[in-house]
Amino acid sequence: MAKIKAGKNASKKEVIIKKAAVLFRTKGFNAASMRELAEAVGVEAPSLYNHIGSKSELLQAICFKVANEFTAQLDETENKNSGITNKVELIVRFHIKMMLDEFDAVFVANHEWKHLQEPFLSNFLNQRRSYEKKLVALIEEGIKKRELKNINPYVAVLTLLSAVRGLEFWQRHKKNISTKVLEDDMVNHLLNGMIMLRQTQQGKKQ
Amino acid sequence: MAKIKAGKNASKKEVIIKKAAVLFRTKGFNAASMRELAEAVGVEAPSLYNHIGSKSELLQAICFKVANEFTAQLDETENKNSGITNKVELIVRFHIKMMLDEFDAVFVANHEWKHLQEPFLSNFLNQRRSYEKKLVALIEEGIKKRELKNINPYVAVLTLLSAVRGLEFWQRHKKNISTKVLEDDMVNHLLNGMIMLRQTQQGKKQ
DNA sequence: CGAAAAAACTAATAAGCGTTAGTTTTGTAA
DNA sequence: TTACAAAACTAACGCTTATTAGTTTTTTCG
Repeated sequence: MAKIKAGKNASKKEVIIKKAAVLFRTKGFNAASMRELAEAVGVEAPSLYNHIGSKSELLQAICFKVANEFTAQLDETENKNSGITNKVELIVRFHIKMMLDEFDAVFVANHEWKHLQEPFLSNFLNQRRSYEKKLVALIEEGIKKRELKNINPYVAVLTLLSAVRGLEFWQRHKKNISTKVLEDDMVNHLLNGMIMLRQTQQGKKQ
Repeated sequence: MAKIKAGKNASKKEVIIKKAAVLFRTKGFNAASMRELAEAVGVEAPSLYNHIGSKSELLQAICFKVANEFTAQLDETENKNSGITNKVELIVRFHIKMMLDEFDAVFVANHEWKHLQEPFLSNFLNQRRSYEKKLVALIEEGIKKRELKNINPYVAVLTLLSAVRGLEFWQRHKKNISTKVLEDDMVNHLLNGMIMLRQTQQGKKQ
């Protein structure tokens, strides 16, 4: 007992979850079979069950890891002592970073959550709703303080979140543009559309 | 022979496709079964095959109908005799309109296309790539003519398309805000972020 | 009405799925 | 080396899937 797992510093379970994220992203949760996953891991399908409980459990692990990271970052940002514009920028940049760094997992959380089983499905949706509400409140505060234009805060949040989510299409153009250009251009495009006046923040990378 | 189909002016096949779009959107292509679809249509599963060729064919019909509508509108707009800013606005407004009017089909085309079989999969992706290229060219022309800011045109297109696509989340807030407010706020948010100077176009609805 | 076509039905097929059972191999530690 | 646990294997189960075959009902039209 007290056995040290797998060659590197990742347990076998973590390896399986990572491979599952790639597979679920490329083929979709339902179309991805445990036999395929097993092949990617380098093992026969039933052997997976020595490390995991079920296929569903894999989806849960992926979705909630992502959800928790976003929630934690938002809470942290909310408690920062800075202007609303700056907070919104930090949040947008974090979304972009997550999209680029943990692409598979974020993609799966965005697209395959509907295949979660209860009660995980409800938990996930509640968590997401709560996230959006906090973001709307932030925009509302910005409008009240005259930092942001008098736009509908729901529409603003919808626009922001959707635009960064769209980075999933980024892979195709990856070679042509640097990550920094992408991030700055997108942040500026989105924030210029909503703030009252904007000094460029190009040089001050997070 | 020469038989007039189904009670209304929609053929039974069209009814099946419409119900399929709803089902594919809510459950995903793979998770949606022909038995469920049959129940929604009010018939036993094998009876569907008197009207359609296969489940795949349904997905094809949905995806290409949407793709063709977008392509047609873009071609029409390109040939208009007006400024780039105006053209971009027309395109954005068309995307919003499609999202609101043909929600199920657009959603399926956006999310379930990967389950198309070859050669339809390649056709679909080529068509989408071509659409994006035309849009990039339009933005580039706008930059050249000093109508638009000197942003990266790929990023701009990515941001625009992703933001309007995000309207799929709109259903949740539908009751709170009118479609007109949504459309104008989003158009202004997105265009204000990219144009050089902008007179408000609030009153001039398409 | 009577004939022909359209569209429904029941029954069944083959294939693929996630998962379990039972067994064998591998790795660790005394 | 021996003993035990972890993790691999093979085989198989029960279930669901899209689809086909064959038959019966419904609808259409001269």
